Amino acid sequence: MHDPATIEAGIPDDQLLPLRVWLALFSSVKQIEAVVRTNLRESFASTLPRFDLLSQLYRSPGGLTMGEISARLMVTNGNVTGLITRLVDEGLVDRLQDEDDRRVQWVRLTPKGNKMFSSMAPANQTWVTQAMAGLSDAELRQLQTLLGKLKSSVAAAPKHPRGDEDPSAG
Amino acid sequence: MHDPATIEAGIPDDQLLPLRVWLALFSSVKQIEAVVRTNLRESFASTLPRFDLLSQLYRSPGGLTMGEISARLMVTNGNVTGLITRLVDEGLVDRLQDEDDRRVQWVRLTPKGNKMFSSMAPANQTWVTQAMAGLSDAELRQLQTLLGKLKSSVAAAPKHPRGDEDPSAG
DNA sequence: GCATTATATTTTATGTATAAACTATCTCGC
DNA sequence: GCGAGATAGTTTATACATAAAATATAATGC
Repeated sequence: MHDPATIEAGIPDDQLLPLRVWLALFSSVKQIEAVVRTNLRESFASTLPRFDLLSQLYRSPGGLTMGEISARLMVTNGNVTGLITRLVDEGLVDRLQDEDDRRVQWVRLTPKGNKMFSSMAPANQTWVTQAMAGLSDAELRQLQTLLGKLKSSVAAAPKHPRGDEDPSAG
Repeated sequence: MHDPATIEAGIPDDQLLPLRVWLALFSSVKQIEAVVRTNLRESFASTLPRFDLLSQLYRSPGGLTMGEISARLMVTNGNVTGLITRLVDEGLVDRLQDEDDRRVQWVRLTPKGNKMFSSMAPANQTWVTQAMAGLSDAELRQLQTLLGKLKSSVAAAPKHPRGDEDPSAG
């Protein structure tokens, strides 16, 4: 039961639950990501970041600014610049300047990009559904509820907590 | 309630639960990752992949082979080569050849690496615990159970499912 | 023994990601 | 108007990640 990587690091066993849940979360996501990534590559010669980006644009027919994309994908601005550049090269999206604010870039799906996402989305849904087929609807809803609470919890947590305190003391 | 990115892609609303759970999982992990990454950088001038690698080595005092590290971190061999090279440069790990099989590289923590991980582990545990402070122990255990089921489910799913079928038909 | 095959790791080319510095533009207060 | 700061995005340097090809060694079958 005791985890050698934490015993010697001085972490009592009864404090390990959040850490264990975090590791389980992390590996679940990596596992599913691997499935989706492999399938996206084999079926569409595409990638997960590209798919996520197309997905965001798909649900925003009016387009999105670079900053809004960055916020929604939870990645840096510079990352979005690179992703968009590649997608523009592939003809899946186009960019246009804002009329009023010349700092702002609007990004939209091209018809080709729209068609591309429309064919990817059902496939992606199938892969994810099959990966989660071992969970009942009730379990999925339970998971959804818990993840909702987790999201609030993380948002409420201090951004730069001191890492040298005993978490059991709080 | 209806999600425009799926309605138009022809996905009925009652089939969206797994997809929604997947998105919630994905964003939860990214959220927590961001916290941990920021803190690792600010407190230890380090990164999450380095920390995960040190953690694996810490709990294997006899060392690990490159392949075993790759399997445990769920990343490619080539990725591990690069990570280890950087950690060797920093003096946190060392490599040695297997006596019997000259293809095999054994990797172990140096005393410096051991000390480094020992100081990082409690801090990491604090950050994660604080991020999850909004969930009760009962909820964390519930989450742990569900993630265990999810892991089995993903492992049991076909690796290369056809993505062009209606998942409601299965 | 020797060719074949399998295994362990590295290399190569490319894509994705960050943080920090930088450029350009806008807004606000005066 | 104008200067100070804020905001949007890009660039730079570097790290992390993949897939595929290459290298080196080991194990197997004959």
